[in-house]
Amino acid sequence: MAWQRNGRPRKHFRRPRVAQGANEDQAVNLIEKPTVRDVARRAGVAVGTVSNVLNGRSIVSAKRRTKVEKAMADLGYVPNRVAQSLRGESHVIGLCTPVTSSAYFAMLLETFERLASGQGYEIMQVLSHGDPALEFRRVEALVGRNVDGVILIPTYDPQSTLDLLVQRSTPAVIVDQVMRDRRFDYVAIDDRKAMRDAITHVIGLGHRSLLYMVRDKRLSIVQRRIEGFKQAAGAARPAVAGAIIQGDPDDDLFARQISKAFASRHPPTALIASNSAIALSLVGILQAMNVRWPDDVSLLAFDEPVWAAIVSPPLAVVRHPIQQIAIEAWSRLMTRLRSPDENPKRITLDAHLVARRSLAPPPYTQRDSKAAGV
Amino acid sequence: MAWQRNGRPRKHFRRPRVAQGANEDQAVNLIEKPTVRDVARRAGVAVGTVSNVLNGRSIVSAKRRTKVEKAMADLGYVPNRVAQSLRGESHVIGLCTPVTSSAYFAMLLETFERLASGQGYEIMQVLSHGDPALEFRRVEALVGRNVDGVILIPTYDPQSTLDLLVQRSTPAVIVDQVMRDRRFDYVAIDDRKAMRDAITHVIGLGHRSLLYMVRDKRLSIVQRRIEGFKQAAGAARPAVAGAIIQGDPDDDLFARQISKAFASRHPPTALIASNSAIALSLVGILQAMNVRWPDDVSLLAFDEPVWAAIVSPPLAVVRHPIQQIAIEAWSRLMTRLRSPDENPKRITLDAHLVARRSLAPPPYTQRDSKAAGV
DNA sequence: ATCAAAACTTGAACCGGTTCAATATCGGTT
DNA sequence: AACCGATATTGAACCGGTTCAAGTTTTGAT
Repeated sequence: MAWQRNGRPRKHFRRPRVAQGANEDQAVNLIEKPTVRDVARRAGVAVGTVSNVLNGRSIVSAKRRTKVEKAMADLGYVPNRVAQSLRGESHVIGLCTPVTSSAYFAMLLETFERLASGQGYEIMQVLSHGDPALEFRRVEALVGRNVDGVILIPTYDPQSTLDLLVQRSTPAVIVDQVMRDRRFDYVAIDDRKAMRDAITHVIGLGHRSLLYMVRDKRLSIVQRRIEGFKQAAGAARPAVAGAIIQGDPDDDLFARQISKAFASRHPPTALIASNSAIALSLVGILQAMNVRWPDDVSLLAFDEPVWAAIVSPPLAVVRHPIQQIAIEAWSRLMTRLRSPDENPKRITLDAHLVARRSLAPPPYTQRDSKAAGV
Repeated sequence: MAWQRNGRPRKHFRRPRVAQGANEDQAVNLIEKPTVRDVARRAGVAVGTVSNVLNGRSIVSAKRRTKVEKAMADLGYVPNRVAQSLRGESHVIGLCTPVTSSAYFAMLLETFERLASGQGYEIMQVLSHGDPALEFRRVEALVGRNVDGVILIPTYDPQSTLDLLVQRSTPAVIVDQVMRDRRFDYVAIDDRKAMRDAITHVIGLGHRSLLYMVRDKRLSIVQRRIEGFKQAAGAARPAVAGAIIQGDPDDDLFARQISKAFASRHPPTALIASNSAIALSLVGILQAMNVRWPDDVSLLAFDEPVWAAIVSPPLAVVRHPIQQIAIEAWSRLMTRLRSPDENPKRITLDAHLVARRSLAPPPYTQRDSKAAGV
């Protein structure tokens, strides 16, 4: 029973934890998953001392510290973070997003991972696919794994998820969507303003019939953009006609809705896509319909697609400061972990219009100007 | 001491685990993080019974099962998966990729997460940024968290990472890159064949001077593509000139290398980009240089960018079956978790050329054909 | 009614790192 | 040599879900 631990009486014995292919002489060097007790035995110290070395507590004498470090190196010891987090913090942050295939969320994750990696954290990402019930279950899985905190990009109805987070007192930062719920920190774009500014710009170019395309009207981010849309449209003289269509960009229905809009009495002269996926679908549909931009219609997309600058003509976008959003959200969460009772904050960042050639005065204006010789 | 647990003598007492805002009467219903022992006490059964209910073991009588389930519901009990994994499996799978901002890796993650979510697993993703040393540290973090298995998209030199995985006997599946190391399962495209077929097609169009653009020659995936490139070029008559340039697509140097290639004695008539990021950069550079495709030069990209079909003219690509790769990798890993001693397998999938307008006969051929009246 | 087999229940020990009260060691004084 | 405070070390209890040997109840056949 050479492999049994220090004197402790044990009831259930594990099989010898020796890596495959090791002969008995090497056994001590090839324990498959050495523990603090293995290290302690090898260094001839107590487990508490090993733990103190692990955590860099200066209370340990240099001599013992060296012995312990040598033992760790000899055994190839890697601390078991699962055991560590059973007591204290897990140093895992949960991230819940609708999807990752969108460059926007992928970039968020990448920034979070970089920040986490530098600070001894790991990211556990789950996907809600935009479904509140799935969001609840996935966030439940996160809190069940003792994550120290959660970064949530919510669905259109995150109420039960938020209640769960509060009930389990898991610190959370809400990104993108801003809810009424005062119990959380928020990091988001001022979407109302971003949309208002963008639409004001579009109207300023002479457009009087706009079409805004969204995937899901129920999202608070979309609602705030619609508010901004209406504010800008309502302030314009002469009146501006604004329509909103909702649909899945991967669906044929979307193309039919667009054709229908063009066939209407007041066809839109400017199309605004609410995200990259919609913009991609839209550009494909317009190409198939042989509609050119900006000649026939102006285009603008939120959530800058990577290809915006290389389609021809290039696509004007409202650019979100993704990295900054991620950094703010992370630092908010870290602050909250340190001081859980501080009042929640709402951090608002600005998105900026990047004008490109897809945005131009509408066709009739061009005709008018030509006719007037201007 | 109403909040103290069943008889067990305890040395250190925790503060009462009652959610904020609860008064004493509600306390029993608002334990912040109820444990099996809380559930057991409330249901009037032993902890072992609660555990059996949790794990759906049919050994528990219907009466007790009901009582326990009621107690769980009343208390809002969520099992602590950290504690569960201290004993047995963690039901966490580690995923190590170079980045996520690439649509390819984002799509992999998305597919893995969907599979994981349906089978009671969570994904913990870490990024290597293509650096072997960072890869080692991040995978070390994963095994330190007791992940049941690892899916690794390796850097150019994953040797120490692979050794770590073997030493800690953590099952792993290697995706994309295929190494000599026989200790692991592999899921990858047959890149040599994919490249050979693609280049054969390009040569068949009449191209005799090709330029292949890669980010990192040291990657095994790139080396196998280069082999395929050379095989196809070597088999052609008359001889085909093939050049390879390596560079960071976000770097100016890349544009200069391309100009230089065009200024050379045998300028390339077909450009092959090894991934989406390079393709994006390339298209931007060509637009800036006012080089048109396929008129001036043919284009082909590996790793289909989302925008391939909407640039004009559309970009020909070699399409990878991303979902299938992910599904195969996942099922391989699940199989290995069940039977760790089974012989490792190598699964090879096929990529397919999607010919689009960016791929056409080279300019001089067109002139030749015209001159010959063909 | 009797009893053995089958079905169910119990709870202490366990996983591995951390904590902290108790104990041991050391340097410096008198 | 005796004593004291400071510093270092120890190890049992702990986190919470799981396990299984031992104990209890039920079932069913006699």
